Amino acid sequence: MLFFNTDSFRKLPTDKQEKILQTAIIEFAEHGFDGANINVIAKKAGISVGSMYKYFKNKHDLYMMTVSISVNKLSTTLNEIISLKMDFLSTVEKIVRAIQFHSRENIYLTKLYNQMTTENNAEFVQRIVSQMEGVTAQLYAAFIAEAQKNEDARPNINPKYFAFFLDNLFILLQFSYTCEYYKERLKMFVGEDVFADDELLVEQLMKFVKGALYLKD
Amino acid sequence: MLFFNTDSFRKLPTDKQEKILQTAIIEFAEHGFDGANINVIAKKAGISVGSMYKYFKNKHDLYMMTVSISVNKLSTTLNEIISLKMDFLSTVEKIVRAIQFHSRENIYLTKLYNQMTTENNAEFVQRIVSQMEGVTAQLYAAFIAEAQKNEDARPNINPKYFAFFLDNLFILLQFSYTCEYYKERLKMFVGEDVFADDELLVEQLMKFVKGALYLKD
DNA sequence: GTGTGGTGAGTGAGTGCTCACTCGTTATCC
DNA sequence: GGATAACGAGTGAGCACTCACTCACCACAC
Repeated sequence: MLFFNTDSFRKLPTDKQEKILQTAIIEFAEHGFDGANINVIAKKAGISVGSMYKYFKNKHDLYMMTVSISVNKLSTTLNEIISLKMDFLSTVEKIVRAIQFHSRENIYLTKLYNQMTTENNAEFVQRIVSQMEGVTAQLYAAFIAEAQKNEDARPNINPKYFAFFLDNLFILLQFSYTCEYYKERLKMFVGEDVFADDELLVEQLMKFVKGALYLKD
Repeated sequence: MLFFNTDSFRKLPTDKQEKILQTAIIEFAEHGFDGANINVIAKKAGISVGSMYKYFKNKHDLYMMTVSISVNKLSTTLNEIISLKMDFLSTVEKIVRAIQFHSRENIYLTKLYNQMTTENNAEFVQRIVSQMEGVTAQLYAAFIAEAQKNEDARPNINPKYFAFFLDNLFILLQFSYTCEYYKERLKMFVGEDVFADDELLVEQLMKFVKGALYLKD
């Protein structure tokens, strides 16, 4: 974990820390960096503005902290699944289901993640990308290369590119379950009922992915 | 086209209109709605703040106008390709190439589009979604259903879902060529060279899509 | 052609509000 | 009682938006 906060924040009881961070995550997720209001966050978290600035150097540091938390949560969930070392298809299916579950449980983490993708600060972006995708990128590609060896995947495909396309599907699926715009878009594509039938989506996405990799049914 | 501007704006010479809009698009794309500064936009566009407020009711109306322009440009490009009525695979390939070209030509339109997806205003979002995806969603699905009839696509897939997955690939590809975060992520997945070898990406993505639909090579 | 008056697009200094951040004061703990 | 933590009114910079004013332009009278 990177340190954007101060000693005094780390000395706080955990529940107070979490209250502050959770409040900040919601505010930043809903309004973006510029739109969020520190005074409001402090009030909602039940602390004074003064304390806020004892705990964090400035608004941007608080923001970085929340983004880091959010990205950490997302990538941890993913890495847990991957470390189960199941076969590739089972892993993919597990990830899709995790996205469906996680999106409902942690709306704001995902919204914040989407907010963050609009950031133009190069250095910041780079740090977050490697935290988020550093592991998965390699793992997906390795998985696909492995499948090629076992002749479960077409030999003439580039694992790195296929890993990228696969992750694209995951990311947009996640947004489609959480962010207003993408939710509307999903409804427009397949109808209002999507959100009531998780199984159908899993089934269809699995077919799509299986086909893409040329795996036998 | 929806009207967010005033009569006096529409009476302006076209080049002046375009100067103002282009400047606004860049500012909003770079800084988001809250981060953008109307006074700066006016100065860069070479008009007074007073005039700005003669042309647009307020900041939000100017924003809506720019987003509308951007979405219009994107969807027009797409619809032009689709209306060529080529076979499905050729259409997909043409779209992928158009994304590669368009992303470089119109960085700010795409960045603005990404900004817009973080919007929480339900009514606004709905209007934009239908402007953007209203046509394509149906068309992709129809294309796939057609392919099923010709036995070029697997019979047991749901065209609507597959259309959705396909468009997901397109959207993220677009962002991956323009927005800082997604650009970094693409580099992380396949390496720095991607941006120098458009053909390789086209080739790999086509294989991915072909496989997904179960089309013969 | 010259003078007069009316028009409205364009201007930018000014206004008032919002909000990131500070600091003198007060509470709490040992 | 001294040290440390928490407080929140206060500050000032920034910015969305206004409004009193300018002036180029045209119409009409003589």
